[in-house]
Amino acid sequence: MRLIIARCEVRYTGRISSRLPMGDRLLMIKRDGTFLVFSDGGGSNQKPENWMTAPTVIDIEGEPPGRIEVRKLKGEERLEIEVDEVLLDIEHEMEEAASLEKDGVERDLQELLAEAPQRCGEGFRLVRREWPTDIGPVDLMCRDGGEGWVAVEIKRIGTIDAVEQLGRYLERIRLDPAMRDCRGVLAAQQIKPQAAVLAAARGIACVTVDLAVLRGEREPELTLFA
Amino acid sequence: MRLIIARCEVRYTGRISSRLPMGDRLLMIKRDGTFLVFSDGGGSNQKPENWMTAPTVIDIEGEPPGRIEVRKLKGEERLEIEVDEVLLDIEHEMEEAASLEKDGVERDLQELLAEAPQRCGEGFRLVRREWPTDIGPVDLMCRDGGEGWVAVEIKRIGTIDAVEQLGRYLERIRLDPAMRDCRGVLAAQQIKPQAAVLAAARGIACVTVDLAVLRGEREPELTLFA
DNA sequence: ATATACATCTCGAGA
DNA sequence: TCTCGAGGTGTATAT
Repeated sequence: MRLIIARCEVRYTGRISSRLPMGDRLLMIKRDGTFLVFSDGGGSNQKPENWMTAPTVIDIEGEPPGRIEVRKLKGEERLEIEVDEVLLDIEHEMEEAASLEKDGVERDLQELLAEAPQRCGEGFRLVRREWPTDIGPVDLMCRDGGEGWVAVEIKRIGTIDAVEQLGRYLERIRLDPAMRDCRGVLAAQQIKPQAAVLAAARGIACVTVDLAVLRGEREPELTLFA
Repeated sequence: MRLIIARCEVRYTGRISSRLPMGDRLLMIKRDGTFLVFSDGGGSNQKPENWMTAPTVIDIEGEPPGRIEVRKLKGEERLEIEVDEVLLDIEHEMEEAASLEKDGVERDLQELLAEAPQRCGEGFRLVRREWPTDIGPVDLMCRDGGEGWVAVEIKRIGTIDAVEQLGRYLERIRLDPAMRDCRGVLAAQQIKPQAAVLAAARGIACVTVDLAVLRGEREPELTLFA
């Protein structure tokens, strides 16, 4: 990885156009050709001001660098960097390292609810995970206490988009006469108020679930109707 | 800005839990307290493996650092870094720099189309930008060549979500008896094929627009029906 | 290559 | 503070 701190100006053309005025920036060049430009403050914090993901062609003119051009290998995107002064320029060999292990993402929720579908509704039994429709898979397809079908959409956070997504699935599922009365349930760790309103209007039920409870690490609390 | 390259292990708890196994990483600490952890390759390229945005409390134990703890000032989020070996540790004073200037974002499209609503449809006249509905503003509200109303949704890229969004607006707008026949137009620089299909099914028209043409920098080409 | 959906999305505007 | 929508979203997965 090469790290350059320089007084420079950056121009990007491609999906949009942009100019980053002359100023101190950190340029990060990764082994695979990924190129990132950071400020210390200014506009964004966590995001680079400019970037180009690999695969790229990086052209560094001069020593110390006076001009840097980064082009996407395929496509019309381009970064042009005019360097006024190089304040630091180091290259450090970093070993390939193991990648990030996550826990608690939507996938984990889906696996836990597939094991305990009754958390989505009284008497629910799982028919199948990733039930296919022609516009994508429904997270869980269940039967309710009786013979009724229920499509369950699982999210970490339940938003308006999640309600719309489930709505689109239900539209398709109900085209099958046998599933004309299929119900919809949105299960999430947190349901946004506007999503709850839209869900109610669409006749979709909302259920909040808790990761720790699903894992049996904590007792389910009485549902609070706030 | 402080840059540390170290062999370390990172644990995050908060919105999810994660572990980044022991390996070489770049730690970036910004003036405002933003904290970023990068790998050189491995999993993600452009995104940090771990991060915490300001405001934070950063606790660096030992010299050279042996353990680093980053907590969000408000909230339950925490990064814990076990440092095995510090390979580089530099601090560089970077001046506050001007922020990024963008051109060609959705806002620019909206301004240009507000000036030239006829680009959205024959004879269109602008009634108002950001026409309010109870679920958010419609980009442009126009009259067509006659007395008909037209709601225009503007996007850089027209996706299925854009069609759904305009559909929701139209649903609300048409509740007003005076606007019961309001039409919908999706105007974008590029319309995804699936979005065009859904738009057709919803009775929403699609128009592709060109930034350079809107600015008069280029002649409009004959519409191609590909 | 395209489409689809998730993300510790981030970030900014507005109420 | 919260909510909503845009983003050069990035990223992974399936087709």
